[in-house]
Amino acid sequence: MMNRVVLVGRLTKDPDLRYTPSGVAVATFTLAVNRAFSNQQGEREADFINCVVWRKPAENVANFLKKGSLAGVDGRIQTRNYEGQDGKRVYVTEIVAESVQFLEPKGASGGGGGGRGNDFYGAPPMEPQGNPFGGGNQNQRQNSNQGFTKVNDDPFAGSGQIDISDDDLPF
Amino acid sequence: MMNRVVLVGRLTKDPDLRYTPSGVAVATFTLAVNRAFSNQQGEREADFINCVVWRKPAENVANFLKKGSLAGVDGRIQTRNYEGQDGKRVYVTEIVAESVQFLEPKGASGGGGGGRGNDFYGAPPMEPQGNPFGGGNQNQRQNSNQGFTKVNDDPFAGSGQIDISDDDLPF
Amino acid sequence: MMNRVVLVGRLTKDPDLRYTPSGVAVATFTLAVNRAFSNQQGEREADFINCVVWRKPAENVANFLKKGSLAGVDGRIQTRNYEGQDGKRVYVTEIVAESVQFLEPKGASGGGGGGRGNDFYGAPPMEPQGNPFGGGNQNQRQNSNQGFTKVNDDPFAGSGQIDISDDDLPF
Amino acid sequence: MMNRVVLVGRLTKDPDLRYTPSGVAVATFTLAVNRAFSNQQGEREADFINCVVWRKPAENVANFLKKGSLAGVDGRIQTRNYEGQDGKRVYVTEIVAESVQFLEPKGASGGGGGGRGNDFYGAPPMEPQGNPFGGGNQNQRQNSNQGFTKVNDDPFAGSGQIDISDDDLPF
DNA sequence: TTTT
DNA sequence: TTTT
Repeated sequence: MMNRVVLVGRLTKDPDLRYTPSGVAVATFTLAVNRAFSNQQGEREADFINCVVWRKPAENVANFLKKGSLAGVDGRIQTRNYEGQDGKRVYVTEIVAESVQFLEPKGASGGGGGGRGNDFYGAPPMEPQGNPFGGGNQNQRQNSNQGFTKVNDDPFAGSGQIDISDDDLPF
Repeated sequence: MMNRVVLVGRLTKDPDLRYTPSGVAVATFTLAVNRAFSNQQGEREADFINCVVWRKPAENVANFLKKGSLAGVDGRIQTRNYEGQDGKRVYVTEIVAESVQFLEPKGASGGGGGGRGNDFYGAPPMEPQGNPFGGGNQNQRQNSNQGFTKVNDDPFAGSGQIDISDDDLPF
Repeated sequence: MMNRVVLVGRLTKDPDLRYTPSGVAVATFTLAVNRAFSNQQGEREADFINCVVWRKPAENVANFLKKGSLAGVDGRIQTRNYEGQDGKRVYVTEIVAESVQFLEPKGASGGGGGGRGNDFYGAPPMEPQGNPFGGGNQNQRQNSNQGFTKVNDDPFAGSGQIDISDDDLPF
Repeated sequence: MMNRVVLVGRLTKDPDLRYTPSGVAVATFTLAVNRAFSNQQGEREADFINCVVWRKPAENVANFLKKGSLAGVDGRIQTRNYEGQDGKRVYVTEIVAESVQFLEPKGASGGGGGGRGNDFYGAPPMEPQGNPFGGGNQNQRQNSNQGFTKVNDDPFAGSGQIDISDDDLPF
């Protein structure tokens, strides 16, 4: 069995960084990858591909990438499913990034970076399974996790996650 | 922009071969790709990845692969969306296979095969856009989706498509 | 059988564009791809990977890339061998690029570019076999081709190739 | 920087398993990957691609693969160079396999296998650098390269390496 | 809606 | 719900 994906595209929005209750960082973002060919109307369409990255590289993504950033992803396709609000099963296909490469020229993205290497490695082969994009109750599991806090919105995210109801979370 | 996917896995069902009104073959199938690692319960899960292939390789897929066949796919990720029955937009992520490789040992799959080469090349960079998996009204278009005829079910599929208006189809 | 390579790196020199006697463009270049990890001395080494690209994208490469350009390559590994000057067989491993992606920001590379798409597709599945990097007599073939003229050096390359000795050429 | 290779092909010979003086397993093998197209003579050629794999998966490769086995490789391209016998620099391009997938049907390869998973993960991002294929003096170092002991030939390989100075080895 |  |  083999499962390998390589993408280069641009972030459609700022990445979304959250933490699991056990403190594992997870970032999600969508890459717009322009197609190499034009459609019948002569336009070049794009594919919009959801990506997830875990742990340290998740934090790097949040720190160094933003809407419009050019980035490369090396990872694998993951499928999962969960029960939607309406009780129907929702099927999700997304990319688990094992490394994310920052392809903007130096200094382009404000943040910093420094040094000459700028790829972020990390998705371990056993990263936590979950639904970092939200949007439903994950799988069959009943659970009482407290889930994510968006670090960009709340610099103190690591601490206070108290006001999040168990049922709102995908873990 | 780069977009490359390589998969090796097993077909979850026999492939589904159809033809567009203009006579272009398109096959769809799902690959089960076992993960390289085990989950917390010690089980090895699989990803179930939808694939589409066009033209001659579509026919090869239909002829040489069946449920359980081991196959390799080299292609790209495609996203599209359409309006669901309930009027809600449905987002789809699938693999457009540019080549499909038959990895069963010789003679394993009944059909035939012969020779030593057995990879099926094909998805052109400008293959017809559409929703070969069905399941909704494609894109913004209003249509009544009589569309495809399954060649496996109907050996005469190539002929009787006369009552399908071009406007009914997602291409 | 599957054979897929995806690279992102920087050109170590200006690309080298030549034409076969039958007028087919072929460009060669070397990509420096920094490794994701450091060696025992704490340095990040690079791999220097030879690439070949044929036809129209070869000309695009010559026109839009130069020493230091950041580029992506999607292609396959090719091996070949030829008899060296000393009569010994020389083994070569290189990448045949099917598409080359220009990843510099707009305006960065002098040349121009224009438009919004900037990937160069091309290596046909049956590109001419040869030794575009030079360095030996190709394979078993006896031949009297006049071979390449470097377009960058000689804008009139298409015409006058008369002063190139047969024995200097890899075809 | 990105560097990703995926191959499926057949071993041209039994794999070669050795151990570094510090006891790290390293296996080398060559994959024959048939091309998807035919040459002008109508023959389908193959590319012969050298692969290296480290640690546990190296031992799995030695145990489960042999000449003719169908295998998949997911890894990266590595280039290195060393001084040849004649004092000339020799350039090497090879694949460092991060995972190797055994694609033969169960029972096909004698050995065993067992269980349902059969991919071998392993090449760490910082695997020892060296010249497991032999064939020269590695890098700038002067050495007399007694190096490796082939475990298949010598079941006691793990023990008798006492007379090899650390300076003689490419690690 | 999942393969061995 | 889309990027340059």
